[in-house]
Amino acid sequence: MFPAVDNSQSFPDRELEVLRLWQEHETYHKTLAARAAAPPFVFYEGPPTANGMPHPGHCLTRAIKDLFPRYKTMRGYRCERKAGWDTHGLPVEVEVCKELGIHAKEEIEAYGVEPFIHRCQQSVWRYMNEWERLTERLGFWVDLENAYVTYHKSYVESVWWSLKNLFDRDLLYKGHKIVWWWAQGGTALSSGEVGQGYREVADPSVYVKFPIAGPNSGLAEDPKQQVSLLVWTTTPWTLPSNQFVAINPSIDYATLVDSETGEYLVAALDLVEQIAAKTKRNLTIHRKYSGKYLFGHVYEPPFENFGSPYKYHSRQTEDGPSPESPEWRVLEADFVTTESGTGLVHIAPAFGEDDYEVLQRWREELIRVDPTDSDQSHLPSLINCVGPDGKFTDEAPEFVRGRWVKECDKDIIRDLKQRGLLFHQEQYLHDYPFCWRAEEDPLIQYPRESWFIRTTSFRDAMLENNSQIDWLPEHIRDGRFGKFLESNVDWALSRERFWGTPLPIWVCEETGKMEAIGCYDELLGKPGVAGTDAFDKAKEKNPDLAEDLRVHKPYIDEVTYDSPFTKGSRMRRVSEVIDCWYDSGAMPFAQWGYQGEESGPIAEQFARQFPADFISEAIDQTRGWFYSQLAISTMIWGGIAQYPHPFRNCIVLGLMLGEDGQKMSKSKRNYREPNEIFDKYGADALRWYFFANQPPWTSIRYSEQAIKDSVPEFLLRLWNVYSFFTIYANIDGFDPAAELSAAIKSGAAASSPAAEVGAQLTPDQLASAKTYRPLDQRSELDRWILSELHRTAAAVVERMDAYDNFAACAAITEFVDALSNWYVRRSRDRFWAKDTADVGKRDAYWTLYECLVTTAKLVAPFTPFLAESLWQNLVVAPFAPSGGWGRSEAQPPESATGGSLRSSPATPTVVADSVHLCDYPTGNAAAIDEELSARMNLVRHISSLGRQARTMAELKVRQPLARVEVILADTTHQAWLEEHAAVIADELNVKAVEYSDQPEKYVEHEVLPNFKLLGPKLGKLMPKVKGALAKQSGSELLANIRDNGKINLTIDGTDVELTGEEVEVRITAREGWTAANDKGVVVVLATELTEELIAEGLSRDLIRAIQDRRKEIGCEFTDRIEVAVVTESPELQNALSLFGDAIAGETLSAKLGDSRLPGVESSAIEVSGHKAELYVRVTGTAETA
RNA sequence: GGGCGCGUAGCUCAGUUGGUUAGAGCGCAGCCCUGAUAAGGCUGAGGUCCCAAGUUCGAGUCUUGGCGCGCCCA
Repeated sequence: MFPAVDNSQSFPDRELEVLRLWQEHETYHKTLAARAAAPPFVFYEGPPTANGMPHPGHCLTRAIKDLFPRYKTMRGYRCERKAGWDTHGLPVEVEVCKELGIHAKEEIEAYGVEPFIHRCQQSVWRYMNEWERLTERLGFWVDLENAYVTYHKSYVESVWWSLKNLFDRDLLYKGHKIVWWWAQGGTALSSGEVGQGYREVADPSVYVKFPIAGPNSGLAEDPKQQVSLLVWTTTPWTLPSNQFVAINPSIDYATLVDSETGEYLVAALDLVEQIAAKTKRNLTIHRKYSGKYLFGHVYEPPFENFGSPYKYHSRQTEDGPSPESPEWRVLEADFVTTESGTGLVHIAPAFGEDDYEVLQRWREELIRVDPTDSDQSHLPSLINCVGPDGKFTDEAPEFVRGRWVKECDKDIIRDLKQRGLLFHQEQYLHDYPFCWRAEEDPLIQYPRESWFIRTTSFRDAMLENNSQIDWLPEHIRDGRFGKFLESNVDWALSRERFWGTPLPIWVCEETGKMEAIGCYDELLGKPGVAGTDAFDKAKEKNPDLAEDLRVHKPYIDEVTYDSPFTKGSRMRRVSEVIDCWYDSGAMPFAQWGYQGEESGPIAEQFARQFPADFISEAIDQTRGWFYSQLAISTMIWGGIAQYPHPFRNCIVLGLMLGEDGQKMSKSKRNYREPNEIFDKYGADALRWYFFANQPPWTSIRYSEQAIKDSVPEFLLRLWNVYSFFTIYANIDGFDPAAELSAAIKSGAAASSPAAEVGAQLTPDQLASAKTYRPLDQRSELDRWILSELHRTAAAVVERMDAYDNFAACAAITEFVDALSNWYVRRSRDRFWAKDTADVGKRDAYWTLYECLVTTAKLVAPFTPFLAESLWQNLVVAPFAPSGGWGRSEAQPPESATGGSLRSSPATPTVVADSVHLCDYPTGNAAAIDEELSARMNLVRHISSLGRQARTMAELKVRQPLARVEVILADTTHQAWLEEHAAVIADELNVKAVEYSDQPEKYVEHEVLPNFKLLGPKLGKLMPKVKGALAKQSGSELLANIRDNGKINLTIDGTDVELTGEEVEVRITAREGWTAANDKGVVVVLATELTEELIAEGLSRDLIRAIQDRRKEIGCEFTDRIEVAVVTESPELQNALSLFGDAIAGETLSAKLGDSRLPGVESSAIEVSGHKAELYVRVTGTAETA
């Protein structure tokens, strides 16, 4: 017996029961144990930050992360799933600052780094419970107990090990980074903070003349003519730090003559008119040349006459900078455009990232040209005469020293004007960032010392590695991610913050020489180590202090040791922490605490789980986790491990938007809390919505309606089939367990691996049942649905192996639709047959049982809860040794009938405890019959057309008709269809289905060329061939093909011969017939009605009315009744007398009379306009054999 | 400003190497069926496949240029 189905129970309720069951039985661990010896499928969890509430977008990520590991586990892989948490970084600090009501770095220092760090460590877990609950409720199976945590000591040390590796290979260096700098507050701002503070302001914009130093090299006819570069800038205060002028080599430039002053100026050709108009000057073009020609020219810097504090000024000659000077040259830069300005851009590398890159590239170029020049002092270094406080230093021109830069713009302009260097000045409106905490303070771009990883030297290696990764969608590889790698710049690793992995570099106080430390023990082993007690003391005071903080600020900063470089000097740690993206990118090895061991358990663990087969995150991780992982892995294992690593397949999810198409935001309330969704619709509904509604990489708009819809569209539909099965299987006593248990037990002993999880009711195992008949003995309908089942399984496996969950879901949906709307419907008669031993009936049960059991496995990775409910009820409960039901005495009766999930601890059963322990069905090719599939589709199509014709004729299906005629354009399957007329006849409620031998009577034929075949052959003749075919009679053309196998045409004097294959025949119903046509099929209805047909129709109406009444009075399915129909309608009386037996049979009526039943309440009915009084009463219950 | 992606029915989205009648679900309207019944089915209306040009015998699909939206970066 199967547990009765309680359809009043909601899906979310059932899910909670399943969760309990999984917990009690430790099902997740069992699935891992069952695959202990299996080949690995490696999954990496990209660590989320539990520093905020999870929202539906996180559900999507976590659902996809669950789907494939579940699937691969069922496919026979061992998929360990170590959870992880990202715990470091600015977001955590910001949360804590909010709590403390402070902002600036000094305020944190004033508060105390130590208590601040403690708060950070505690704050990380603020929403931990929510995250864990969400993870569990969604059915995301992941090992939360053994999660890796980025602040843990072992994790930090693993990161240190990798950094030491990079440092020792000279891949970690100190350089400058241009940051948005809040000078008044003395801190850099993150891009997010900068983005918040943009305002439109008017700044001065100046056109300045930079005279070419020395001869003009052909920029003017007279080589002695003074020529000036016309340079544009909107930040005059950066001019004292001018280092270069940038031009674009692919733009054309010109030397202009100012007819008023006779000055020779250089500007971009396209901008000449604009400049002339703006400055109201008459500029004539003297010479034109490409930008390439300007490259390398040396000019006089705008402030050279203030004397130079810079060392390379020693190279200056009396005529200006020497031609060898690397400074004050015209260099190339792609970012120079002709959209505004002059096409020549003032470059002050200290105050702009683009500018800084110009300097970097120029240095590289100089090294490339003369690699033997090892004395790098000849290379230009950064010119900067502004201090971190935003004031000019003593290196600046005297009249601005000590003043806030933004206030000096006017004086600088005045000075230029006085010296005749100012060409033009105006106001310029643009967006400029201000500090979000101090609105009056403009930010400036400013160089800070920073640690970099030399990722650029791995650019080609990273690209090679990337090219081997299977990205979904594909365009990520060469698109967003590939492009990002191509424009790679060195990774700015350090952060001047507090809560992060400390940069493990110790510096000699005297010499400045450095070394990297790989782990804490290494520190302890250093000579003269001191300061390790700082943590111990803190721990004494606060015994709860986590040991992990030992490797964090401020404790680690206290640890010093004797310098190996100079006697008497100490090694002291640099103050920085590192970018938390490095933490997460180190996860492939740091999750195990791996530190380069070559053997031992950790090394083995790491080796087994590297690289990952599968990862998935949203597209915003392109520059985040996807990059940090790839970069670190490429740098550390580059050529050693085979590409790709550290991940092979990556699904890049689209972003999830709120209901209004905007980014999800709490304040807009454009989404629901995940818990609300779980309570209302359930996790399966949400999961199915994610998996089945769109490919995962399209950005999806959160739609509550769509989530809600996945219940009736999929979950409920499948559930109803199961419910149908259970109702009748129990009525008829269909008991697979009774037949199978013994056979399975003996079979299980034979094959040991299967014995561990128990039987899975594979088709082979089902076949051992006595009443299970082989496929070839079953009806076509049974063979058809089983063929569909196996076809679906094969398709799902094929798609899922390609990480295409969307297509896999489409296949499953189609199957469930076929099962519910065709198989069950067409099989009802068999399920209702009186004789319970009937082979057709048995076949139907076995077929449907197999379909349901297999479908439970198929949907298990997608909707794990529903799948489990089905498995428990269809397999575990009936096979339970207690004699079925799986009830334990202690259990309350409600859960025995309703819940029906066994929650008694496992007494060993012969079957698998959980559907998730099963092997995934892959489809049996022998069971697949493509031809049958095509034919059944045709039958369904014909039925659909028949119903359409009925609708048009307003003849409802209950009214039997004498006949339909079917005309097929393609007669391949006609013979088969003729043999199976009964199905169509029944479906359409007609007495006969005929295949017309006179199609011309009903339809017109149209012959069209087969474009795909003929296109390449005929080319330009195609439209004419189409025209020629259209002109001729379709039936004649068809006759030609029938008789000669071909059609001959003459087009423009060319003979064209078309074979039957090369044309396509379409048919349309002629007017005047009640017919429906589509895709090569026409169904014509015989609409004339006889008296007998009408009476039969009425009898069907009566059956319907009686069934309704049965339900109204609460009959059990098996109750026998007594019925009386009292009517004055002769038509109804006639129907009763002609079809009384049929009516009684269908309605389980023991008696069918025509006079009122005393003491029974009657109901007035009206069928097809005929009135009657209906009496129904229960007389007994049929035995259920 | 640059890079990447997207634009197909009222909504959410499919659409294979280019092939001539562009699909699904929901919603709407009308109907049917019902011993799975708080389900199910059928039919209909609804399309400038963002716009324009090009390639081609043929373009939703390929190319170029616009427009709009999103993301990332400046």
